[in-house]
Amino acid sequence: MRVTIRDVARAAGVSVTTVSRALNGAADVGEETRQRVIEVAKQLNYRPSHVARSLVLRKSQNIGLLVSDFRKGGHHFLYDVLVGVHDTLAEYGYDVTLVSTDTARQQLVSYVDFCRARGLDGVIVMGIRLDDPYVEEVVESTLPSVVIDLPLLSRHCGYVMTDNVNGARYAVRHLVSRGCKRIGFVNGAAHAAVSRERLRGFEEAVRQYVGAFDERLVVYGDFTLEGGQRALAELLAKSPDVDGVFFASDLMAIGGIQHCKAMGIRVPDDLAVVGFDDIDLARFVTPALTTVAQPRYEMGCEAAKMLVHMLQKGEMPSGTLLPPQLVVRETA
Amino acid sequence: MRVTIRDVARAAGVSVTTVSRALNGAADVGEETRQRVIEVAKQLNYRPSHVARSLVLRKSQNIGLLVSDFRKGGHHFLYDVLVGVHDTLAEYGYDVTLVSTDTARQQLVSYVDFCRARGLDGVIVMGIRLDDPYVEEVVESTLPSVVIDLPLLSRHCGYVMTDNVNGARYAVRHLVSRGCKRIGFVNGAAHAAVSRERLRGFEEAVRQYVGAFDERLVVYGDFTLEGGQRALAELLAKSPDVDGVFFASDLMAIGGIQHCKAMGIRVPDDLAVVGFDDIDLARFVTPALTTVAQPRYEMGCEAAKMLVHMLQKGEMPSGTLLPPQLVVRETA
DNA sequence: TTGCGCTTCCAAAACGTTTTCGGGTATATT
DNA sequence: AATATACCCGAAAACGTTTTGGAAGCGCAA
Repeated sequence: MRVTIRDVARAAGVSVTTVSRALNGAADVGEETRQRVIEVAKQLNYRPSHVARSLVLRKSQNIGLLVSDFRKGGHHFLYDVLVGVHDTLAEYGYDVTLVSTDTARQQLVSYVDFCRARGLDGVIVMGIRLDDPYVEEVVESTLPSVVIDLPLLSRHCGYVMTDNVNGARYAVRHLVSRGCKRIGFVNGAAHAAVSRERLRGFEEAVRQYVGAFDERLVVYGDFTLEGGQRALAELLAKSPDVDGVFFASDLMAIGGIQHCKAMGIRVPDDLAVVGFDDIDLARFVTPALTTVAQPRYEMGCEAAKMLVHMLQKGEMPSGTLLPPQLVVRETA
Repeated sequence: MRVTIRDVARAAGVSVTTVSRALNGAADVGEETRQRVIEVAKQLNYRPSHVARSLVLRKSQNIGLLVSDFRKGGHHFLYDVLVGVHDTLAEYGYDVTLVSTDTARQQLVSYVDFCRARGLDGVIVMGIRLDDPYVEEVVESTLPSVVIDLPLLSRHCGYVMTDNVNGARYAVRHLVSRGCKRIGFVNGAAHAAVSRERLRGFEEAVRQYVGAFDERLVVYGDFTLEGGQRALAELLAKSPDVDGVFFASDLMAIGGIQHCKAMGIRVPDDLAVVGFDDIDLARFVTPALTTVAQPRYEMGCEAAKMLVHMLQKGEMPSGTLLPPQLVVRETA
């Protein structure tokens, strides 16, 4: 059936030890025998079994991509990060297997056990929320991990996220430069770490660029389209004089714009809008959405790179912030 | 370190054989010892090593998700399918590991070898094109596989795709029912299997519902936004009297609509438009796009199910067509 | 001759499971 | 009393690798 190292050894007239050494570039094997072994291996189309190798080496060159909530929205985000993770992990010679918290939860098993059973060398966590019970596990376990979009740092757990506070600052600064005097903020969900940071950036920027910070100008929209509509309505009811709004997500921003259309408010003339994320939609919606873009693909790459460094060089995990970028279109 | 089956055996005062049997529900182990073993295993938080098990069982309960071109567009499509695959595979107790043709190609290794080296039990292929050299491998290899969106059928290879010809028929029928008399078709790429099928459906439906089929009414737009713009311009140049257009993708349809806006053509009054795919964008664009939706998630599920049936019950692979669905919005 | 250091190779153990085959008891059958 | 029949259980082999601890050969110095 399968051609094993034993077959190669027999065909080359050496021991399995020598075959292993020859193929793995070990020192103590004669040059001519090495060549012969390599030749024979190619001849037989020999592929070492990753499984067997994993068993003896006690590492699988396989890392898990733990996704907390596969189904729910966030398509773009998760996908791009996933691709980034895959690409750079592949570069380093690692495979990636999908793990969803749902299946782990369903089997009533801690996610660490789930990963250990599969011999995963490490795990990249994304889409997890601050109030998820798995968070504790992530930071406490000795399984090397890096979390995306949640600032968790411990002995074996690093994180990478966009620089949300600066992203929010860019948004506000841009609104101000466009002449906005009274700027509102439609935030996402209070429990989300990114929301807190964006709020901080918003507040700092407002203090810096316009002066007083009026906390009645921040409302919450739950990251959804409808939430954006509702939240903007609420904001305008409280403060009819706002002339610019920063939304913590593009989806909410689009909802807000829909609300504006319904109410006869002109964007950006009556109300300037800037979103967050730069989802595909942003360029297609009319008017095209000005937004601050997250480097989704790069986040995946960075997370993968950090994990590999932890694994291979024993580096300590760290927290990395990736710079967002303001994309100016038509709404502000 | 790791708690193995031996530890459990020792703690329970039985042999490893018995532990294995007890935990795997084999028949010949006394009920009391079984309970004792289970108790001890839970006590020690024992998790069988999937790696060791894979080695001896010669199957990994792990299937590969081969993505031909991760980066390029198709975000929504690939992501939804991926989630569907993952969900149902998880249900059946299989893990899924990501495989991109790029990495295989880069290592100058056939994708089958790539999968075999990793001990994958089967593979689900998506995003592959008809002219990809891997196609031959897929149909000829004995590695169980199912392909998405490409009608490849062989002893070990099945496929699942949407019923593109009926999808196209729905589109045409709807345009006709809206009163269109002269209907154009902006197809994708000539080499894509789906394009051929949609063309067939279009032609059949035109013959059935309007009468003569004029092949000058079909142009190609390469599935891109710009391609859609160009193609529609070309179509209108050749036949200014078309009053309805079916686009083989939403992206092209949106491009076409942009072209209409630029030319002062009213949609749907002057020109009715229906797209294909139902990407997220479709509902947000103005006017909202009428389109025929592909059951992306279900395609993933179906593919996974077929593969599992092949693996577990030795079923022969088959070709399944999933019904698309017309989503009527504002453009037609 | 002996001893020593190189180089090149190998036998065997180990990784953590499953499974085959057979051994031992107790109970039922002749 | 002998034998068959269940029923439990265990020793050992197997899966395909890597690695440890020598061993054999050889040249060279003492």
